[in-house]
Amino acid sequence: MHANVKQNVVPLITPGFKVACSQCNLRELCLPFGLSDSDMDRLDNLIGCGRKLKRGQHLYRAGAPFEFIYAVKSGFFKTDVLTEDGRDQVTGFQMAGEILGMDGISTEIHTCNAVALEDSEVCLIPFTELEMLSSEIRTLQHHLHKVMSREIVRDHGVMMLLGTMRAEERLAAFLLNLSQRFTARGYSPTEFHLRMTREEIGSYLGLKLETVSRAFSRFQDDGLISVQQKHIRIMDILRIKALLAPPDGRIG
Amino acid sequence: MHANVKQNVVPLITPGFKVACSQCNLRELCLPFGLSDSDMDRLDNLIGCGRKLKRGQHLYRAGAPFEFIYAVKSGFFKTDVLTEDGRDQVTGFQMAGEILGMDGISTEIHTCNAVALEDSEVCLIPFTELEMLSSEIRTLQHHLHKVMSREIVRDHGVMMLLGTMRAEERLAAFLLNLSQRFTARGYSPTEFHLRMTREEIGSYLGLKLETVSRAFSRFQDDGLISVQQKHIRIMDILRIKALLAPPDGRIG
DNA sequence: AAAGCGGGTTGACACAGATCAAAAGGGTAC
DNA sequence: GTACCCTTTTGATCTGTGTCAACCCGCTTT
Repeated sequence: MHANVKQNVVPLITPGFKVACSQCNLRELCLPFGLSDSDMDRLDNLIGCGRKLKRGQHLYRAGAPFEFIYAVKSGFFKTDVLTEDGRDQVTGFQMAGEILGMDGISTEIHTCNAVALEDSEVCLIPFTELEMLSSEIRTLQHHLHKVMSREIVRDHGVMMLLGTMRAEERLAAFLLNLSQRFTARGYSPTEFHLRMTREEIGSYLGLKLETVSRAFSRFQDDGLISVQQKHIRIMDILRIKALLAPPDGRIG
Repeated sequence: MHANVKQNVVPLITPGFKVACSQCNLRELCLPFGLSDSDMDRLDNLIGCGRKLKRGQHLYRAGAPFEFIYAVKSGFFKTDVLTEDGRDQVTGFQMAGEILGMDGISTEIHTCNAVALEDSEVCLIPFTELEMLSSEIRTLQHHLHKVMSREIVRDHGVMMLLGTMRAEERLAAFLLNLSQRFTARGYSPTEFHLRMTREEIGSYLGLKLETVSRAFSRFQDDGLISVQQKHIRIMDILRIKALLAPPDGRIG
Protein backbone atom coordinates (compact mmCIF):
# COMPACT_ATOMS: atom_id res chain seq x y z
CA MET A 1 0.00 0.00 0.00
CA HIS A 2 2.44 2.63 1.08
CA ALA A 3 6.04 2.42 -0.04
CA ASN A 4 4.82 1.53 -3.51
CA VAL A 5 7.38 -1.18 -4.05
CA LYS A 6 7.88 -1.83 -7.72
CA GLN A 7 9.00 -5.39 -7.83
CA ASN A 8 11.76 -5.56 -10.38
CA VAL A 9 12.79 -8.87 -9.00
CA VAL A 10 14.96 -9.56 -11.98
CA PRO A 11 17.04 -6.47 -12.69
CA LEU A 12 17.94 -7.71 -16.13
CA ILE A 13 20.32 -5.51 -18.00
CA THR A 14 19.27 -5.70 -21.57
CA PRO A 15 22.33 -6.19 -23.74
CA GLY A 16 23.92 -2.98 -24.96
CA PHE A 17 23.32 -1.54 -28.36
CA LYS A 18 25.51 0.72 -30.37
CA VAL A 19 24.66 4.40 -30.36
CA ALA A 20 25.99 7.35 -32.32
CA CYS A 21 25.40 10.96 -31.40
CA SER A 22 25.99 11.97 -35.00
CA GLN A 23 23.03 9.85 -36.08
CA CYS A 24 20.81 10.79 -33.19
CA ASN A 25 17.95 13.15 -33.88
CA LEU A 26 18.23 14.43 -30.33
CA ARG A 27 21.73 15.81 -30.73
CA GLU A 28 20.44 19.38 -30.71
CA LEU A 29 18.86 18.85 -27.30
CA CYS A 30 21.53 16.69 -25.78
CA LEU A 31 25.18 16.79 -24.77
CA PRO A 32 26.67 16.93 -28.30
CA PHE A 33 24.95 20.26 -28.93
CA GLY A 34 27.23 22.54 -30.93
CA LEU A 35 30.02 20.03 -31.49
CA SER A 36 31.85 19.75 -34.79
CA ASP A 37 31.58 16.47 -36.68
CA SER A 38 35.00 15.34 -35.63
CA ASP A 39 34.40 16.22 -31.99
CA MET A 40 31.10 14.40 -32.13
CA ASP A 41 32.91 11.32 -33.35
CA ARG A 42 35.16 11.47 -30.32
CA LEU A 43 32.11 11.71 -28.09
CA ASP A 44 30.51 8.80 -29.93
CA ASN A 45 33.59 6.81 -29.28
CA LEU A 46 33.39 7.48 -25.60
CA ILE A 47 29.71 6.70 -25.22
CA GLY A 48 30.03 3.37 -26.90
CA CYS A 49 26.75 1.71 -26.16
CA GLY A 50 23.30 2.16 -24.78
CA ARG A 51 20.95 0.28 -22.55
CA LYS A 52 17.31 -0.63 -22.87
CA LEU A 53 14.98 -0.67 -19.90
CA LYS A 54 11.53 -2.07 -19.47
CA ARG A 55 8.86 -0.06 -17.76
CA GLY A 56 9.40 -0.15 -14.02
CA GLN A 57 13.10 -1.00 -14.20
CA HIS A 58 15.61 1.07 -12.31
CA LEU A 59 18.35 2.79 -14.27
CA TYR A 60 20.19 3.31 -11.01
CA ARG A 61 19.37 3.36 -7.34
CA ALA A 62 20.25 5.58 -4.43
CA GLY A 63 23.41 4.19 -2.86
CA ALA A 64 24.78 2.72 -6.08
CA PRO A 65 28.28 3.77 -7.07
CA PHE A 66 28.40 6.52 -9.63
CA GLU A 67 30.09 5.79 -12.91
CA PHE A 68 27.93 7.07 -15.74
CA ILE A 69 25.65 9.87 -16.56
CA TYR A 70 22.85 8.92 -18.90
CA ALA A 71 21.21 10.59 -21.86
CA VAL A 72 17.63 9.56 -22.45
CA LYS A 73 17.43 8.33 -26.03
CA SER A 74 13.79 7.36 -25.89
CA GLY A 75 11.18 6.80 -23.24
CA PHE A 76 10.40 8.46 -19.98
CA PHE A 77 11.90 8.41 -16.50
CA LYS A 78 11.27 9.66 -13.02
CA THR A 79 13.85 10.34 -10.33
CA ASP A 80 13.01 10.19 -6.67
CA VAL A 81 14.70 10.44 -3.31
CA LEU A 82 13.59 8.62 -0.23
CA THR A 83 14.51 9.05 3.40
CA GLU A 84 15.06 6.30 5.94
CA ASP A 85 11.68 7.03 7.47
CA GLY A 86 9.91 6.24 4.22
CA ARG A 87 9.23 9.66 2.76
CA ASP A 88 9.33 9.63 -1.00
CA GLN A 89 9.77 12.69 -3.18
CA VAL A 90 9.76 12.60 -6.96
CA THR A 91 12.39 15.14 -7.98
CA GLY A 92 11.84 15.11 -11.72
CA PHE A 93 10.55 13.49 -14.88
CA GLN A 94 13.01 13.10 -17.73
CA MET A 95 12.32 12.66 -21.40
CA ALA A 96 14.34 12.19 -24.57
CA GLY A 97 17.48 14.28 -24.79
CA GLU A 98 17.66 14.97 -21.06
CA ILE A 99 20.52 13.96 -18.84
CA LEU A 100 20.20 11.74 -15.79
CA GLY A 101 22.58 10.85 -12.99
CA MET A 102 24.36 14.09 -12.19
CA ASP A 103 23.36 13.70 -8.55
CA GLY A 104 26.09 11.09 -8.27
CA ILE A 105 29.03 13.29 -9.19
CA SER A 106 29.45 14.96 -5.83
CA THR A 107 29.93 11.88 -3.65
CA GLU A 108 30.52 9.20 -6.31
CA ILE A 109 27.36 7.59 -4.95
CA HIS A 110 23.93 8.12 -6.42
CA THR A 111 21.55 9.86 -4.05
CA CYS A 112 18.33 9.22 -5.91
CA ASN A 113 16.60 6.50 -7.89
CA ALA A 114 15.92 6.68 -11.59
CA VAL A 115 13.08 4.53 -12.87
CA ALA A 116 11.79 4.02 -16.40
CA LEU A 117 8.10 4.93 -16.62
CA GLU A 118 7.84 3.26 -20.00
CA ASP A 119 10.12 1.07 -22.09
CA SER A 120 13.13 3.28 -22.65
CA GLU A 121 16.62 3.54 -24.03
CA VAL A 122 19.53 5.51 -22.61
CA CYS A 123 23.08 6.24 -23.69
CA LEU A 124 25.74 5.43 -21.11
CA ILE A 125 28.29 8.18 -20.73
CA PRO A 126 31.25 7.21 -18.56
CA PHE A 127 31.81 10.31 -16.50
CA THR A 128 35.54 10.17 -15.90
CA GLU A 129 36.13 9.83 -19.60
CA LEU A 130 33.67 12.59 -20.30
CA GLU A 131 35.69 14.85 -18.04
CA MET A 132 38.86 13.93 -19.89
CA LEU A 133 37.30 14.61 -23.25
CA SER A 134 35.67 17.82 -22.08
CA SER A 135 39.01 19.18 -20.99
CA GLU A 136 40.07 18.86 -24.62
CA ILE A 137 36.87 20.08 -26.23
CA ARG A 138 35.91 23.51 -24.94
CA THR A 139 32.44 23.37 -26.42
CA LEU A 140 31.71 20.07 -24.76
CA GLN A 141 33.03 21.27 -21.43
CA HIS A 142 30.93 24.39 -21.53
CA HIS A 143 27.86 22.51 -22.61
CA LEU A 144 28.24 20.07 -19.76
CA HIS A 145 28.37 23.00 -17.37
CA LYS A 146 25.29 24.46 -18.96
CA VAL A 147 23.43 21.20 -18.56
CA MET A 148 24.29 21.05 -14.88
CA SER A 149 23.41 24.69 -14.38
CA ARG A 150 20.10 24.18 -16.16
CA GLU A 151 19.32 21.44 -13.68
CA ILE A 152 20.01 23.85 -10.82
CA VAL A 153 17.75 26.48 -12.36
CA ARG A 154 15.04 23.89 -12.95
CA ASP A 155 15.27 22.87 -9.31
CA HIS A 156 14.79 26.48 -8.27
CA GLY A 157 11.61 26.52 -10.32
CA VAL A 158 10.36 23.46 -8.49
CA MET A 159 11.17 25.09 -5.15
CA MET A 160 9.15 28.12 -6.22
CA LEU A 161 6.31 25.84 -7.15
CA LEU A 162 6.44 23.86 -3.92
CA GLY A 163 7.01 26.87 -1.74
CA THR A 164 4.53 29.39 -3.05
CA MET A 165 1.88 27.86 -5.30
CA ARG A 166 -1.52 26.42 -4.57
CA ALA A 167 -2.65 23.07 -5.88
CA GLU A 168 -4.20 24.22 -9.13
CA GLU A 169 -1.33 26.53 -9.87
CA ARG A 170 1.10 23.67 -9.39
CA LEU A 171 -0.79 21.45 -11.74
CA ALA A 172 -1.08 24.24 -14.31
CA ALA A 173 2.67 24.82 -14.14
CA PHE A 174 3.23 21.09 -14.51
CA LEU A 175 1.05 20.81 -17.60
CA LEU A 176 2.60 23.84 -19.23
CA ASN A 177 6.06 22.49 -18.56
CA LEU A 178 5.21 19.13 -20.13
CA SER A 179 3.55 20.83 -23.09
CA GLN A 180 6.59 22.96 -23.72
CA ARG A 181 8.98 20.03 -23.52
CA PHE A 182 6.85 17.90 -25.82
CA THR A 183 6.74 20.79 -28.26
CA ALA A 184 10.52 21.08 -28.24
CA ARG A 185 10.63 17.42 -29.28
CA GLY A 186 8.22 17.83 -32.15
CA TYR A 187 5.16 16.41 -30.43
CA SER A 188 1.81 18.08 -30.04
CA PRO A 189 1.79 20.89 -27.49
CA THR A 190 -1.85 20.22 -26.69
CA GLU A 191 -2.31 16.50 -26.64
CA PHE A 192 -0.17 13.97 -24.84
CA HIS A 193 -0.09 10.89 -22.76
CA LEU A 194 1.00 11.06 -19.14
CA ARG A 195 3.46 8.36 -18.33
CA MET A 196 3.20 8.78 -14.59
CA THR A 197 0.44 8.03 -12.11
CA ARG A 198 -1.52 10.62 -10.15
CA GLU A 199 0.48 9.59 -7.12
CA GLU A 200 3.77 10.33 -8.89
CA ILE A 201 2.49 13.67 -10.11
CA GLY A 202 1.35 14.39 -6.58
CA SER A 203 4.70 13.49 -5.11
CA TYR A 204 6.45 15.77 -7.57
CA LEU A 205 4.05 18.62 -6.87
CA GLY A 206 3.89 18.14 -3.12
CA LEU A 207 0.23 17.09 -3.23
CA LYS A 208 -1.76 13.98 -2.47
CA LEU A 209 -3.06 11.96 -5.38
CA GLU A 210 -6.66 12.84 -4.54
CA THR A 211 -5.84 16.52 -4.79
CA VAL A 212 -4.22 15.98 -8.18
CA SER A 213 -7.25 14.08 -9.37
CA ARG A 214 -9.62 16.78 -8.13
CA ALA A 215 -7.58 19.50 -9.81
CA PHE A 216 -7.69 17.59 -13.11
CA SER A 217 -11.44 17.24 -12.78
CA ARG A 218 -11.85 20.90 -12.00
CA PHE A 219 -9.74 21.89 -15.01
CA GLN A 220 -11.92 19.69 -17.14
CA ASP A 221 -15.14 21.12 -15.71
CA ASP A 222 -13.81 24.60 -16.44
CA GLY A 223 -13.03 23.66 -20.02
CA LEU A 224 -9.29 24.10 -19.67
CA ILE A 225 -8.38 20.54 -20.54
CA SER A 226 -9.92 17.25 -21.37
CA VAL A 227 -8.74 14.32 -19.31
CA GLN A 228 -9.32 10.68 -19.91
CA GLN A 229 -7.17 8.68 -17.57
CA LYS A 230 -3.64 9.41 -18.71
CA HIS A 231 -4.62 11.08 -21.94
CA ILE A 232 -4.54 14.87 -21.72
CA ARG A 233 -5.79 17.37 -24.22
CA ILE A 234 -5.18 21.02 -23.54
CA MET A 235 -8.20 23.04 -24.65
CA ASP A 236 -7.38 26.54 -23.48
CA ILE A 237 -3.71 27.07 -22.87
CA LEU A 238 -4.09 30.82 -22.35
CA ARG A 239 -6.40 30.41 -19.41
CA ILE A 240 -4.06 27.78 -17.98
CA LYS A 241 -1.21 30.26 -18.25
CA ALA A 242 -3.42 32.89 -16.64
CA LEU A 243 -3.77 30.62 -13.62
CA LEU A 244 -0.08 31.14 -12.97
CA ALA A 245 -0.11 34.90 -13.19
CA PRO A 246 -3.15 36.05 -11.25
CA PRO A 247 -3.82 39.62 -12.51
CA ASP A 248 -3.19 40.89 -9.02
CA GLY A 249 -4.18 38.41 -6.41
CA ARG A 250 -2.79 37.35 -3.14
CA ILE A 251 0.21 39.60 -2.94
CA GLY A 252 0.15 42.21 -0.21
CA MET B 1 4.62 46.15 3.00
CA HIS B 2 4.47 43.31 0.54
CA ALA B 3 7.25 42.89 -1.99
CA ASN B 4 9.73 43.72 0.74
CA VAL B 5 11.75 46.07 -1.40
CA LYS B 6 15.20 46.50 0.05
CA GLN B 7 16.17 49.92 -1.10
CA ASN B 8 19.79 49.73 -2.11
CA VAL B 9 19.41 52.95 -3.96
CA VAL B 10 23.13 53.29 -4.28
CA PRO B 11 24.57 49.98 -5.45
CA LEU B 12 28.10 50.97 -4.53
CA ILE B 13 30.71 48.47 -5.44
CA THR B 14 33.23 48.58 -2.69
CA PRO B 15 36.69 48.66 -4.23
CA GLY B 16 38.25 45.25 -4.73
CA PHE B 17 40.74 43.73 -2.40
CA LYS B 18 43.40 41.17 -3.09
CA VAL B 19 42.62 37.58 -2.15
CA ALA B 20 44.69 34.43 -2.12
CA CYS B 21 43.29 30.94 -1.91
CA SER B 22 46.55 29.70 -0.52
CA GLN B 23 46.19 32.02 2.46
CA CYS B 24 42.48 31.45 2.92
CA ASN B 25 41.40 29.34 5.85
CA LEU B 26 38.39 28.21 3.85
CA ARG B 27 40.38 26.50 1.14
CA GLU B 28 39.41 23.06 2.43
CA LEU B 29 35.72 23.92 1.98
CA CYS B 30 36.00 25.88 -1.21
CA LEU B 31 36.98 25.50 -4.85
CA PRO B 32 40.73 25.02 -4.28
CA PHE B 33 40.10 21.85 -2.30
CA GLY B 34 42.74 19.27 -3.09
CA LEU B 35 44.91 21.45 -5.32
CA SER B 36 48.67 21.40 -5.18
CA ASP B 37 50.46 24.59 -4.15
CA SER B 38 51.41 25.45 -7.68
CA ASP B 39 47.91 24.82 -9.01
CA MET B 40 46.51 26.94 -6.22
CA ASP B 41 48.77 29.76 -7.29
CA ARG B 42 47.31 29.56 -10.77
CA LEU B 43 43.81 29.72 -9.33
CA ASP B 44 44.85 32.67 -7.15
CA ASN B 45 46.04 34.40 -10.25
CA LEU B 46 42.73 33.94 -11.93
CA ILE B 47 40.61 35.08 -9.02
CA GLY B 48 42.48 38.29 -8.62
CA CYS B 49 40.34 40.28 -6.29
CA GLY B 50 37.35 40.24 -4.05
CA ARG B 51 34.43 42.44 -3.29
CA LYS B 52 32.93 43.67 -0.04
CA LEU B 53 29.20 44.06 0.39
CA LYS B 54 27.20 45.83 3.05
CA ARG B 55 24.17 44.16 4.55
CA GLY B 56 21.26 44.39 2.16
CA GLN B 57 23.39 44.86 -0.96
CA HIS B 58 22.86 42.66 -3.97
CA LEU B 59 25.80 40.61 -5.19
CA TYR B 60 23.91 40.08 -8.43
CA ARG B 61 20.34 40.29 -9.62
CA ALA B 62 18.10 38.15 -11.77
CA GLY B 63 18.50 39.31 -15.34
CA ALA B 64 22.07 40.47 -14.93
CA PRO B 65 24.64 39.07 -17.35
CA PHE B 66 26.62 36.18 -15.97
CA GLU B 67 30.35 36.58 -15.75
CA PHE B 68 31.55 35.37 -12.39
CA ILE B 69 30.83 32.75 -9.87
CA TYR B 70 31.50 33.84 -6.32
CA ALA B 71 33.03 32.18 -3.30
CA VAL B 72 31.80 33.52 0.01
CA LYS B 73 34.86 34.59 1.96
CA SER B 74 32.99 35.91 4.96
CA GLY B 75 29.43 36.83 5.78
CA PHE B 76 26.10 35.41 4.84
CA PHE B 77 23.88 35.51 1.76
CA LYS B 78 20.48 34.51 0.58
CA THR B 79 19.44 33.72 -2.97
CA ASP B 80 15.89 34.12 -4.16
CA VAL B 81 13.86 33.88 -7.32
CA LEU B 82 10.83 35.95 -8.05
CA THR B 83 8.15 35.65 -10.67
CA GLU B 84 6.51 38.47 -12.58
CA ASP B 85 3.41 38.14 -10.44
CA GLY B 86 5.38 38.91 -7.31
CA ARG B 87 5.95 35.51 -5.79
CA ASP B 88 9.22 35.33 -3.96
CA GLN B 89 11.02 32.13 -3.04
CA VAL B 90 14.26 32.01 -1.09
CA THR B 91 16.25 29.20 -2.68
CA GLY B 92 19.15 29.09 -0.28
CA PHE B 93 21.35 30.64 2.36
CA GLN B 94 25.09 30.66 1.68
CA MET B 95 27.90 30.98 4.15
CA ALA B 96 31.69 31.11 4.06
CA GLY B 97 33.28 28.72 1.60
CA GLU B 98 30.14 28.20 -0.43
CA ILE B 99 29.79 29.06 -4.10
CA LEU B 100 27.22 31.44 -5.52
CA GLY B 101 26.13 32.24 -9.04
CA MET B 102 26.04 28.89 -10.80
CA ASP B 103 22.46 29.58 -11.85
CA GLY B 104 23.87 31.93 -14.47
CA ILE B 105 25.95 29.41 -16.38
CA SER B 106 23.15 27.88 -18.41
CA THR B 107 21.81 31.02 -20.10
CA GLU B 108 24.62 33.50 -19.38
CA ILE B 109 21.99 35.47 -17.45
CA HIS B 110 21.45 35.18 -13.74
CA THR B 111 18.06 33.79 -12.83
CA CYS B 112 18.06 34.63 -9.15
CA ASN B 113 19.10 37.40 -6.80
CA ALA B 114 21.90 37.09 -4.30
CA VAL B 115 21.74 39.43 -1.32
CA ALA B 116 24.15 39.88 1.57
CA LEU B 117 22.37 39.31 4.88
CA GLU B 118 25.29 40.84 6.76
CA ASP B 119 28.43 42.69 5.77
CA SER B 120 30.25 40.18 3.61
CA GLU B 121 33.19 39.52 1.35
CA VAL B 122 33.28 37.37 -1.74
CA CYS B 123 35.95 36.24 -4.18
CA LEU B 124 35.17 36.94 -7.84
CA ILE B 125 35.90 33.97 -10.07
CA PRO B 126 35.65 34.76 -13.78
CA PHE B 127 33.88 31.73 -15.14
CA THR B 128 35.30 31.57 -18.65
CA GLU B 129 38.80 31.66 -17.25
CA LEU B 130 37.88 29.10 -14.63
CA GLU B 131 36.77 26.78 -17.41
CA MET B 132 40.06 27.31 -19.21
CA LEU B 133 42.06 26.61 -16.10
CA SER B 134 39.94 23.63 -15.14
CA SER B 135 40.60 22.02 -18.50
CA GLU B 136 44.27 22.07 -17.54
CA ILE B 137 43.90 21.05 -13.91
CA ARG B 138 42.01 17.80 -13.58
CA THR B 139 41.50 18.18 -9.84
CA LEU B 140 40.00 21.61 -10.26
CA GLN B 141 37.73 20.48 -13.04
CA HIS B 142 36.46 17.55 -11.04
CA HIS B 143 35.97 19.65 -7.95
CA LEU B 144 33.95 22.20 -9.89
CA HIS B 145 31.71 19.40 -11.08
CA LYS B 146 31.36 18.16 -7.54
CA VAL B 147 30.37 21.60 -6.33
CA MET B 148 27.68 21.85 -8.98
CA SER B 149 26.46 18.34 -8.30
CA ARG B 150 26.34 19.06 -4.57
CA GLU B 151 24.08 21.98 -5.33
CA ILE B 152 21.77 19.67 -7.26
CA VAL B 153 21.69 17.19 -4.40
CA ARG B 154 21.05 19.99 -1.92
CA ASP B 155 18.15 21.17 -4.05
CA HIS B 156 16.68 17.67 -3.99
CA GLY B 157 16.81 17.83 -0.22
CA VAL B 158 14.91 21.09 -0.24
CA MET B 159 12.31 19.56 -2.56
CA MET B 160 11.91 16.69 -0.13
CA LEU B 161 11.47 19.17 2.68
CA LEU B 162 8.95 21.29 0.79
CA GLY B 163 7.12 18.36 -0.68
CA THR B 164 6.74 16.01 2.26
CA MET B 165 7.45 17.66 5.61
CA ARG B 166 5.22 19.44 8.08
CA ALA B 167 6.05 22.82 9.54
CA GLU B 168 7.95 21.65 12.61
CA GLU B 169 9.83 19.04 10.64
CA ARG B 170 10.92 21.69 8.16
CA LEU B 171 12.17 23.96 10.89
CA ALA B 172 13.96 21.09 12.59
CA ALA B 173 15.67 20.17 9.33
CA PHE B 174 16.62 23.80 8.84
CA LEU B 175 18.17 24.13 12.28
CA LEU B 176 20.08 20.89 11.96
CA ASN B 177 21.39 21.94 8.58
CA LEU B 178 22.62 25.27 9.92
CA SER B 179 24.13 23.61 12.96
CA GLN B 180 26.02 21.17 10.80
CA ARG B 181 27.35 23.88 8.50
CA PHE B 182 28.43 26.07 11.39
CA THR B 183 30.19 23.08 12.91
CA ALA B 184 32.09 22.46 9.68
CA ARG B 185 33.37 26.03 9.93
CA GLY B 186 34.54 25.69 13.47
CA TYR B 187 31.64 27.47 15.14
CA SER B 188 29.45 26.16 17.89
CA PRO B 189 27.01 23.49 16.75
CA THR B 190 24.54 24.53 19.40
CA GLU B 191 24.59 28.28 19.58
CA PHE B 192 24.36 30.68 16.68
CA HIS B 193 22.92 33.84 15.36
CA LEU B 194 20.33 33.75 12.59
CA ARG B 195 21.15 36.26 9.91
CA MET B 196 17.79 36.04 8.22
CA THR B 197 14.33 37.16 9.27
CA ARG B 198 11.41 34.88 10.08
CA GLU B 199 9.94 35.87 6.76
CA GLU B 200 13.06 34.74 4.89
CA ILE B 201 13.15 31.48 6.81
CA GLY B 202 9.47 31.06 6.00
CA SER B 203 10.01 31.70 2.32
CA TYR B 204 12.81 29.16 2.22
CA LEU B 205 10.72 26.58 4.07
CA GLY B 206 7.47 27.27 2.25
CA LEU B 207 5.80 28.64 5.38
CA LYS B 208 4.43 31.97 6.53
CA LEU B 209 6.45 33.94 9.02
CA GLU B 210 3.84 33.47 11.73
CA THR B 211 4.11 29.72 11.36
CA VAL B 212 7.89 29.92 11.68
CA SER B 213 7.54 32.03 14.78
CA ARG B 214 5.03 29.65 16.32
CA ALA B 215 7.23 26.66 15.58
CA PHE B 216 10.17 28.38 17.26
CA SER B 217 8.02 29.11 20.29
CA ARG B 218 6.81 25.56 20.43
CA PHE B 219 10.37 24.21 20.23
CA GLN B 220 11.29 26.49 23.08
CA ASP B 221 8.30 25.46 25.18
CA ASP B 222 9.28 21.85 24.59
CA GLY B 223 12.83 22.51 25.72
CA LEU B 224 14.39 21.72 22.36
CA ILE B 225 15.92 25.13 21.85
CA SER B 226 16.15 28.51 23.43
CA VAL B 227 15.26 31.43 21.18
CA GLN B 228 15.79 35.09 21.78
CA GLN B 229 15.04 36.96 18.61
CA LYS B 230 17.76 35.84 16.22
CA HIS B 231 19.88 34.12 18.82
CA ILE B 232 19.39 30.37 18.85
CA ARG B 233 20.66 27.87 21.35
CA ILE B 234 20.06 24.21 20.66
CA MET B 235 19.31 22.43 23.93
CA ASP B 236 18.40 18.93 22.84
CA ILE B 237 19.70 18.09 19.42
CA LEU B 238 18.74 14.43 19.69
CA ARG B 239 15.07 15.21 20.12
CA ILE B 240 15.28 17.66 17.24
CA LYS B 241 16.72 14.92 15.07
CA ALA B 242 13.99 12.60 16.27
CA LEU B 243 11.42 15.04 14.89
CA LEU B 244 12.71 14.21 11.43
CA ALA B 245 12.51 10.47 11.76
CA PRO B 246 9.15 9.73 13.37
CA PRO B 247 9.51 6.17 14.76
CA ASP B 248 6.69 5.10 12.53
CA GLY B 249 4.19 7.79 11.93
CA ARG B 250 2.19 8.92 9.01
CA ILE B 251 3.37 6.45 6.43
CA GLY B 252 0.81 4.02 5.11
C1' DA C 1 -14.24 -13.81 -22.00
C1' DA C 2 -13.97 -13.39 -17.17
C1' DA C 3 -11.62 -12.21 -13.15
C1' DG C 4 -8.65 -9.54 -10.57
C1' DC C 5 -6.33 -5.49 -9.47
C1' DG C 6 -3.97 -1.27 -9.78
C1' DG C 7 -5.18 3.33 -10.80
C1' DG C 8 -8.54 6.97 -10.71
C1' DT C 9 -12.62 9.56 -9.12
C1' DT C 10 -15.58 11.50 -5.81
C1' DG C 11 -17.62 12.59 -1.23
C1' DA C 12 -17.53 13.77 3.81
C1' DC C 13 -14.94 15.40 7.31
C1' DA C 14 -10.65 16.90 9.93
C1' DC C 15 -6.85 19.65 10.67
C1' DA C 16 -2.43 22.13 9.74
C1' DG C 17 -1.23 26.20 8.41
C1' DA C 18 -2.83 30.69 6.34
C1' DT C 19 -4.92 34.92 7.24
C1' DC C 20 -6.20 38.85 9.85
C1' DA C 21 -5.28 41.60 13.74
C1' DA C 22 -3.03 43.72 17.61
C1' DA C 23 0.60 44.59 20.60
C1' DA C 24 5.32 44.43 22.22
C1' DG C 25 10.18 44.18 21.64
C1' DG C 26 14.63 45.47 19.89
C1' DG C 27 17.69 47.34 16.58
C1' DT C 28 18.94 51.32 13.83
C1' DA C 29 19.37 55.96 12.52
C1' DC C 30 19.60 60.32 13.73
C1' DG D 1 20.22 59.03 23.99
C1' DT D 2 15.93 58.87 21.89
C1' DA D 3 12.47 57.95 18.55
C1' DC D 4 10.79 55.27 15.10
C1' DC D 5 10.09 51.39 12.47
C1' DC D 6 10.86 46.79 11.37
C1' DT D 7 10.56 42.35 13.32
C1' DT D 8 8.55 39.16 16.19
C1' DT D 9 5.09 37.17 19.00
C1' DT D 10 0.56 35.69 20.05
C1' DG D 11 -4.50 35.12 19.53
C1' DA D 12 -8.81 34.13 16.83
C1' DT D 13 -10.72 32.53 12.88
C1' DC D 14 -10.83 30.65 8.17
C1' DT D 15 -9.73 27.56 4.42
C1' DG D 16 -7.20 24.52 1.27
C1' DT D 17 -5.57 20.29 1.32
C1' DG D 18 -5.12 15.90 3.70
C1' DT D 19 -7.40 11.88 5.34
C1' DC D 20 -10.54 8.18 5.18
C1' DA D 21 -13.69 5.63 2.59
C1' DA D 22 -16.36 3.83 -1.13
C1' DC D 23 -16.87 2.95 -5.76
C1' DC D 24 -15.72 2.71 -10.59
C1' DC D 25 -13.03 2.11 -14.61
C1' DG D 26 -10.01 -0.14 -17.66
C1' DC D 27 -5.93 -2.83 -18.06
C1' DT D 28 -3.68 -7.14 -17.73
C1' DT D 29 -3.69 -11.89 -16.96
C1' DT D 30 -5.26 -16.28 -17.50
